[in-house]
Amino acid sequence: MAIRPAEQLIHKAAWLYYAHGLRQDQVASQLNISRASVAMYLRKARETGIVNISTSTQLFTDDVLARKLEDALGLDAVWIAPENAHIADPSTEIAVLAASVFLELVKKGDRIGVAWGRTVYMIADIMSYADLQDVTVVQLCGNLGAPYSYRPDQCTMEIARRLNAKGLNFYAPLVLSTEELARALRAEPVIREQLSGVRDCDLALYSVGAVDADSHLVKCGALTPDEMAGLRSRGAAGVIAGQIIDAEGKVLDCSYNRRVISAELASLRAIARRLMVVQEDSKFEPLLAAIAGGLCTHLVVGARMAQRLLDHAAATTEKAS
Amino acid sequence: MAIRPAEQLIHKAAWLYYAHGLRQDQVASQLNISRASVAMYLRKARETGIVNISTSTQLFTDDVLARKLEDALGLDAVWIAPENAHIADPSTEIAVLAASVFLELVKKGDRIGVAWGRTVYMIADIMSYADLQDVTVVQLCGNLGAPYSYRPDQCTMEIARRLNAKGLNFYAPLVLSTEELARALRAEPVIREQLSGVRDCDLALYSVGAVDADSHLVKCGALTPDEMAGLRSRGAAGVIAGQIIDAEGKVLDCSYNRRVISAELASLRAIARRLMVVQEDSKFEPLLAAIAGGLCTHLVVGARMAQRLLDHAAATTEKAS
DNA sequence: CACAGCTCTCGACAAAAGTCAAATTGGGCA
DNA sequence: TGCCCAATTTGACTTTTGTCGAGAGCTGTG
Repeated sequence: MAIRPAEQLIHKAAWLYYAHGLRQDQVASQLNISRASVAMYLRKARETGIVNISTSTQLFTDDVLARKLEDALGLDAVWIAPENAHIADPSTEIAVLAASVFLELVKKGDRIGVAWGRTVYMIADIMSYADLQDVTVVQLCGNLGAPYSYRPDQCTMEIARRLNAKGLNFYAPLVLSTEELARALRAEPVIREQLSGVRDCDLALYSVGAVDADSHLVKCGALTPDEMAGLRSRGAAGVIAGQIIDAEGKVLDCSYNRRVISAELASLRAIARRLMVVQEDSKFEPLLAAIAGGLCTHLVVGARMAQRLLDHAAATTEKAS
Repeated sequence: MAIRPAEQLIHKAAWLYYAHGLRQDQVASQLNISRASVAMYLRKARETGIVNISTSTQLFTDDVLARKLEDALGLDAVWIAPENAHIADPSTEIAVLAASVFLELVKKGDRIGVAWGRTVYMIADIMSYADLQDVTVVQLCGNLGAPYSYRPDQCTMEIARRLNAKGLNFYAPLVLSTEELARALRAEPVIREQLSGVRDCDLALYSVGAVDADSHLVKCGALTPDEMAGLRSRGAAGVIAGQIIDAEGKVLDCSYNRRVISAELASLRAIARRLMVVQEDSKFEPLLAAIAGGLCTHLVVGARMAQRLLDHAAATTEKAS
């Protein structure tokens, strides 16, 4: 009776406690175990997603600002994390919100495309566990060999783990040293398949990167600070899934981009729900570029960023009229 | 600060507690209210569906028996409620399970068709609250004037209330005294619209009724016990949404059926997900009829009933071969 | 066959959550 | 204006839940 008490008992305990509303001691006597064990099973049940506790993110969309932004930018939904003085860490708040929103957007059977970066990894890390069936998490771009813990494959795998889903990793470097090699690699069946599979995703999760010396692309050695500065002066406005985009959200015509192995922007746009999360206030221009490029339908940002976006949209409209 | 503390505060408290994982006293000090208030808000949040606690019903489909039944009967999914000696009330267990399954099947934006009966009402009564947006609950058949608390409109409204959804009621009697009147009423735009709207449902919830003197149709005076017995001898095998079906699951050709205002079986079959819940062991034949008629894709039953269904299916197959 | 090594289990204590009657507040109404 | 009603809030109390270290049971190994 003592071997592998696991699954079955956890399920039963969770069922009696959460669905029937029994108390822990009642569950304990039903199952002939101690109450302490019941408490432990329940914790496991929550940790593995057998029970699911989710809170509505309604509050954050109800915001008048959020509504205005949806209209102004033509987005499907916007969530705005408050940034009051007494909120410890706004960027955590944004990540927590993003995790909830993400879980709200995922459905059974979905195929989810995930990019990488500090933001995405932070969301993955905060996200509660769920027991989605038949969900596949696919990596949107090649890997970086960096020692960071938020490498593309890490992000994908961690999210897959949290959702109890299948993770589809991408076994290619993000950037190659020559364009020829990149072209050849892209043509490889394994890679080609993965890249074309991106179109079939139902949901995408990513952030946008800044074009500066702090960028991960620089930190990981994919680009030197000088190269980055050069690209910037040639119109680079942001980074999406490892690719550099201009202010209009189009792929910048440059050698770097031609050496990158990543999902094409057109494929990304083919995904019905594209959730973009931006934590840093400094990513205003990159975000504008991403929005201009139609790379997001659902947006999670902080209050300050939201206000800036709205002001910008208003100014643009005014100028146009 | 005290006007309409409601919604806003409930949301915030729920958010801090469930999403951020703060303790109640921490939430209290954040919001400058007493911990007791926080506890109260959290209860309200759970009651209104602002937070959602759901337990996976995996356990009940994992059952080998359930798998076999799915295959044998060609259903999409089967859930089997255990009926061990130490389970207080098997029919409550079935209803609790059905409520969870139902909530698992509902999606945002769905249109849900609901029939009536003791089982359906019991499910509605047990079901926890949720905050689905844009959900519409439609009544599948006309009303009975009976003093029962599980009248068709009650079932519909209660479920709508629990889901925070819109309830679409049916303002017509279930049975009329003459066929002409029923025909005329069915032709009325309001009614016709409601009936044709059934096809657009994404999910249906119903049980099946028995053809005997205990049937609600008899208890409500729609049919006399003698009439019922007569129908039975003419092949009546069950009752679906107020209509009498034969062993093959087709509408029985009889005056009663022609006097009924209800969704056509073809419309019901047009609904993608049809959840049927049967509590009573006595409803074996009616259930067989409903399954034969293709009226259910998802099934929730007790263990004994499941076994009988499987035995029956095995016997039938054997005879055929 | 004894012994680590492992996980699971339990009892007891500490912490957190639920509850209730009393007090307070705001708003409508004479 | 002042009073009353209903709803909300609170402090104090009880109940329920979480946690920790000790112990028990099983497994594989020397």
